[in-house]
Amino acid sequence: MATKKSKRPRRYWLFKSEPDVYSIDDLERDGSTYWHGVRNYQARNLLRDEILLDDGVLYYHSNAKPMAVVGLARVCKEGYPDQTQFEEGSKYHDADSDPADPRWFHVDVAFVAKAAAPVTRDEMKAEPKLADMMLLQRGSRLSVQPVTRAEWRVVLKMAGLKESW
DNA sequence: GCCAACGTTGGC
DNA sequence: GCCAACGTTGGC
Repeated sequence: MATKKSKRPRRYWLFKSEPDVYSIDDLERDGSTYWHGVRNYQARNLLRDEILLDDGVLYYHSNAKPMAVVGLARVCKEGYPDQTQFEEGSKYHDADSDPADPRWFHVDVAFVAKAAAPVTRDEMKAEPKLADMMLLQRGSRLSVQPVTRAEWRVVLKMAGLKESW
């Protein structure tokens, strides 16, 4: 990727992951990872264009018990092509994607912290300040989604965490 | 396990 | 370009 947009205030995001596939513990063990396998255009656009270095990431366990924000990560590399789209036999392979004009992008994220206590979906639903959070809207399926600064602060507080980078 | 919501595909 | 059929997501 060439240079991105000019500097702008840090933005905040929520990344969903099924813990059976890749949990916060996996990220802690690995230190960082490339967030591959996203095959949704809206999420792709965010990963390619909007999610920039040092942005904050709420790490959410979906399809899990409990469903919860379980930690924090930060973006440590900006959007670049997801190589798994070109890997024959990969479940993420996309035969229609042109290597000269890749269809799917991802960022790298680095582990920051685990929540002292996971912030469960139920707790978030019970918090009026989070009423507008995209995660909690009916039918919201986007796996990479924006979080407002206010929501970010509320969730961090609920998690017993301070912003630490 | 069910199914509503949503995205994608493909026939017309 | 419409929209029915289908596949996936992900909460419940």
